[in-house]
Amino acid sequence: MTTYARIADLPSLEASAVTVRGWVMRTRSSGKIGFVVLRDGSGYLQAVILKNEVAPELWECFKGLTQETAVAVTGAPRAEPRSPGGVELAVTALEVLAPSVDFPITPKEHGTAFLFERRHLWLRSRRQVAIMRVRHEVVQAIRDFYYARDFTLVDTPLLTGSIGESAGTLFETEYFDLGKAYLAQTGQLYLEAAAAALGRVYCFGPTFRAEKSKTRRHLSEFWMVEPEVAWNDSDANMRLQEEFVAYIVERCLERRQEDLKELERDTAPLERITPPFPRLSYTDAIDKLRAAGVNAEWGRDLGAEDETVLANQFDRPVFVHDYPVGVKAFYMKQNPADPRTVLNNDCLAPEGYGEIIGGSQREDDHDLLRARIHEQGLPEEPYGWYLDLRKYGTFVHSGFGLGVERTVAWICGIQHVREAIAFPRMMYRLYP
RNA sequence: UCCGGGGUAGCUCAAUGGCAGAGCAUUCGGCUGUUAACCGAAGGGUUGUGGGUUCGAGUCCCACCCCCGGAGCCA
Repeated sequence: MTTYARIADLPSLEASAVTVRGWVMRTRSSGKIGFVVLRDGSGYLQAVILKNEVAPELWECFKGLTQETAVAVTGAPRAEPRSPGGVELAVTALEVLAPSVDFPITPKEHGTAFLFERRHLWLRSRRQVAIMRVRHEVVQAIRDFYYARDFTLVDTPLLTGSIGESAGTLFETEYFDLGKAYLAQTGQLYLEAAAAALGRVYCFGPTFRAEKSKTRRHLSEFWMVEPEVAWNDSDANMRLQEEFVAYIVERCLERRQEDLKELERDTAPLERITPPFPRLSYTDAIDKLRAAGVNAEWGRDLGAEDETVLANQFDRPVFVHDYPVGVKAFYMKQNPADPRTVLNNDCLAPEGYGEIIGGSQREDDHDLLRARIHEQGLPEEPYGWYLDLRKYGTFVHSGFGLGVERTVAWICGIQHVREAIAFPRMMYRLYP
């Protein structure tokens, strides 16, 4: 009877002969000894074939193996320090389950365009597998964090009417007889409604921005987790953020060491990610930038380079809060202590990764909010239900959005968010 | 959208306006502990597309297409 095993389970198996099914990564041979490196999704395994100890057909079969051939190898697992992974299989039987001819992604270097055109195959590489595992951990950490704190997950719509952050960057589609629908840029406005029902809520899903962005930090479709909390002010909002970010990083350090090692991520900077995070008002940030020789003007939004200059002054994420009214969204609450500013914050990751969170206390005064909608030239009608929330027991509340791909890219130490999602959607890439 | 860089073998890249090249991959041969194995040999080209200058264009000029990096915007 055949005992099938996953590679990850081999070290704890007592069996004298097991069969592993997987794909050939590469083969090496030294005349009378052959090596096959296999992957099966659970791990990597070196199998050894000795020409003089197996049937000639088996040796011929080994010589015919090509990259990504699906195989079943049978043999005795044993500890072997010379083998990558520490375990080795001495092969007694080898079966080709499905051939693979001219696999395009070779062990040598490729350009990013070539690789992204073959993203469906590139995913099989060790590095991409490690990134996907870290992403998986980040996602699970997010869910566990909010579950443990009694937040309720509320799924917000992806198809929306004309509502969101700014009108110029929406993906548009026909919606029956009701005219245009738009792909959601955020679930926040809906979550504010849910917060009045459940207190602590969050949504987690894909969001869409039709911005013609071509940078390492932008995707057309990205995943965002957005908590919204009744009775939290801006200060409590930032405390939640620092706990949250520190938890995600800690979980990855705790459970994904192997993957971070595969990615050659120096984990020392991640070990330092513990609350509290430093806080800097926008006004102080402008002063700091000027002190650093940057030409910064109060009232203008911070650029990517400004953020990097600021973030580089700290060894953990930094909050920049209370931006000028003019550069921020209509729903952010005006700062009672300084009406020129709003009670918002960005969270900038260190090591040049920049903004991973944008959050704010929400404007809870009906008339002020309505005035802001008009100020920004937005039509009032689609926001009618949103204004309603300020008519029926309006309440102090705050929330934020964390970009999953940016967070994963930072934790993995990779240069571009497009590798932080299995099938990235970018301005110039819709396939595969 | 703007600024910059690029497009030559399956891949990554060379080539002063003058014979189209290398490494890897592939195929064949050799090798009993390989770690992106190594050694030897062979096959492999409409130089992104269309025009132009020139005795001669991968190289210079014009247009277009595509890719990469950055900016703005944002998570």
